[in-house]
Amino acid sequence: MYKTHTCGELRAAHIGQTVTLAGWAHTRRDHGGLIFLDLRDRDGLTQVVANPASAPAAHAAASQARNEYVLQVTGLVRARPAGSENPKLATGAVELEAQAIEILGPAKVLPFQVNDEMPVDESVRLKYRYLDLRRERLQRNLRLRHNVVKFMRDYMSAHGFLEVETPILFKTTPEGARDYLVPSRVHPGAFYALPQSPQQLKQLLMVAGVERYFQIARCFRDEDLRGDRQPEFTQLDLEMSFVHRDDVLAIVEGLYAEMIPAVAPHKRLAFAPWPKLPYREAVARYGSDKPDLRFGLELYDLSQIMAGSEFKVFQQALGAGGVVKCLVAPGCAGYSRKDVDDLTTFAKEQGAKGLATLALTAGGVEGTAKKFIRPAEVEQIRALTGAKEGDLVLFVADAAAVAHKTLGALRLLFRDRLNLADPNLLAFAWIVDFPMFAWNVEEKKWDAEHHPFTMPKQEHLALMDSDPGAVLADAYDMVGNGYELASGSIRIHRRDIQFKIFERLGLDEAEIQKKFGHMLEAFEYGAPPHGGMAPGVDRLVMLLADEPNIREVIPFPKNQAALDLMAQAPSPAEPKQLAELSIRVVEPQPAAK
RNA sequence: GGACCCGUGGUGUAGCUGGCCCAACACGCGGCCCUGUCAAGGCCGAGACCGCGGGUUCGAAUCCCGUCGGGUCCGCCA
Repeated sequence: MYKTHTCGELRAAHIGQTVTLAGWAHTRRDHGGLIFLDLRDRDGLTQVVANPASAPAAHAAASQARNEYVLQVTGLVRARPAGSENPKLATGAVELEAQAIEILGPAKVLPFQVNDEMPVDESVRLKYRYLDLRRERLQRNLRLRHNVVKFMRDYMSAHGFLEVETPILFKTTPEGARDYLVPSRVHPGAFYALPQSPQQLKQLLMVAGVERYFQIARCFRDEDLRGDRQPEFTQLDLEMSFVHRDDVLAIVEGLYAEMIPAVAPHKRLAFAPWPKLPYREAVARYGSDKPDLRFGLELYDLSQIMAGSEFKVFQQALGAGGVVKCLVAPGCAGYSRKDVDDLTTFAKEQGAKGLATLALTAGGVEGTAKKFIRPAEVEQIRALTGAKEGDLVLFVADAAAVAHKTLGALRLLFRDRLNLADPNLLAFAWIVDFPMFAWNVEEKKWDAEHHPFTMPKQEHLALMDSDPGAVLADAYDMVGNGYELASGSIRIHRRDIQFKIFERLGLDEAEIQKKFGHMLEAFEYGAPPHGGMAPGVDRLVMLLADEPNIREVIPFPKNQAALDLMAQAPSPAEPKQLAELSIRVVEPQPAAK
């Protein structure tokens, strides 16, 4: 070993010992005579003193050293002179009087400072990710992530789950996200797919009698990136046999209830037990299937009150089978024309045709809807929503889905603008009773809302043919602070039901056999009832670390264009590689102007 | 595929309603001085022609167009 102790370890008790430390020169203070070096390793900082009188060679090396040089220092641990202790350092009572300093690795001038937390352009951080990772912020996030994953492993093991690895090279799935494909050299023209999740494999592990499985599983989806989405991400994938929905939820709820205090003690859980919100209720009240429940600001349905409205915009929406809904922005009655215009622009970006407003002021009502809403209606709105003087009521009249999406987005906008959500609160909840199917307008067919292996609610099985849109599934999401943090379901374990679902999704028998024959066949050999879920690791760590995006908790993330700016991946393949894979690249045609 | 925002020395910013900017400040970097600092200090110095290309103008970092790079969001994400 190059070191006898870590840089975070030395205390008064070590005084008098000769030790060797190794690490990075965090900062250097050259007094002309004495040179102070703060030596950093993963565990902390230790002050090294080089004295030209007592150790000229060590002092000479310290003179050469610059920030981020890798050094090995041997010396005597001694108490700092009285009054010069540093209470900000864990090792601040002592210092290392250098007897020998060896430069193990010199460093060029850095593209950005490692020893401070100044913000740096993210593309520079990503290019030099190995330097960024040295900094406090990402070190802390790496450690937190380790603690989270370690806790998950321990908890799952303690609850009888077996960690099982599943293949990364597997089979493409016809539905869902775009697959990453891996060409087969041995079978020209054939491709593996990287798993979007180990869904089928974990179900087959249930058929295999594993009963309780988990895996810290990497998942791959070739879709566009967002602040909370990377093309590869990590889930705590789990599956259980002989369980009902609430058995699965209890395991996961228990995990978080125990883990949060252990790994992120500054966070408080808003609910115990967690509420279970039906999907429809979540969407109706919060305009989202992943509501942020740290604050109220609910949506209200004014369709009844406005049924006889003379406001044409409302009439049209209601006449077309839509809704009139509203949100009350507290204390925003003083918004200027421009403020309201900006909100309207925002609403239109979300898909709404427009936004009507009503400001409740001391002098009466103001706003774009003023002329069209009768005093009696205003009173009814106040009674329903609790809106009071000084508030701004925002109306969206549209198809229900559009109204919910728009008001849901406005709700989050006001959350941020008015600081309505406590950052140290974790409002975890379950969203349950998702629809089984969603109508695909473009392709004029039913898609699986969750995935095709989800068990419809027993009492809805009969509706599969007559009214697919009404079929609810035994599917559930875990949400927290506006993020979807986990998703799962009770699965189909009967061949007949599974086959029927595939048919309902528009697959013919030949396709079903080709794509899912292995699943159907497995269910014919004694498949236990089973279900599971998959909590996302990245988003959770992001929340616990108070980070604004997922890249901060992934050591080597890709940027928005799915590029690795450090390694410059992806990159073109060599002709020889392509030839081996029987692949020819067709350059994309430049788009015609 | 679309909308919006950003792009000034190594880093972070200022300047950006055009001329006082051959660009300022802080950190970093180099040299000298300094034996108790820990955001060490003092003095001196180097470093950007303002992402790139074109245009408007007597004159552009500052206005316009295009392009490249980065970000946020919509679509997409069973």
